[in-house]
Amino acid sequence: MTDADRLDATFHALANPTRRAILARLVDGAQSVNDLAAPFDMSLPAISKHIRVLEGAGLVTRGRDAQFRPCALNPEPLKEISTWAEQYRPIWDARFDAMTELLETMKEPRT
Amino acid sequence: MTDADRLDATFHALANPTRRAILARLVDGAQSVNDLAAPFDMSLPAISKHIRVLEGAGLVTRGRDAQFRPCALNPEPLKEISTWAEQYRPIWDARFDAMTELLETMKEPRT
DNA sequence: TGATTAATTAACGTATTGGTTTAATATTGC
DNA sequence: GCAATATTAAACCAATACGTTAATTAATCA
Repeated sequence: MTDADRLDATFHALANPTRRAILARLVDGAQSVNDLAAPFDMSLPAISKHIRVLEGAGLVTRGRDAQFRPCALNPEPLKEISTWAEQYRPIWDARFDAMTELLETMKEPRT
Repeated sequence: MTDADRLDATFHALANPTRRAILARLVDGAQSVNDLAAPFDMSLPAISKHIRVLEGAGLVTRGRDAQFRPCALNPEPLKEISTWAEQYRPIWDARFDAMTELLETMKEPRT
């Protein structure tokens, strides 16, 4: 998979509030599919599919523990998209500086 | 629009290589739709739609200059997703530490 | 073996995506 | 007004997304 494909998959996986909520819950540690599904008003197969999408993006890894297929968070792709976004930091910093300057200008008493 | 909706729109907009390429080109400054479309092997309406998606996510703003509708990059949503991803930094840092520790262990001569 | 629990697969419906081509709109400049 | 240029809208199509319910597989345990 190319870098671009990986970004496609990661951004797509994150473009859904249910999937982001699943990731957030995995911060507390690995969980079964049933446990992950509990807070959502959605069928189990729907959650199962969301997990599959997360897994496809490498955001979730899975194990086996008896009947359970515990899901764990893999933060690596998050690191990648953070790095990707940070490429643009010079631009948003520049814009912030411009805004600061504008605000400073506005504060000055009119002559 | 809620924070979640905004993240949905931004992540969705970024989940496409053509749209990410358009953003990258806008780093050099505002450009017309035709100029933006030039490097892509794709019809003009297709590019126009991609721009609309970026605009919907607030990643692109548009002006008017004669017949042209110049597109400019708005980095604000990128800042937001960067902030969102950074929430997970403690986790990937922790994992890095664990990896470092593991590598150190492996370096040690076997007794 | 058979019942129970966990999770996935299959089949389906509807909405959205991402592309096309053709037609329409907006603005400029002669 | 009319031609040229820039852009969008309309209509269409195939593929994917996201949800459902019912059926199936996998593993445990009595």
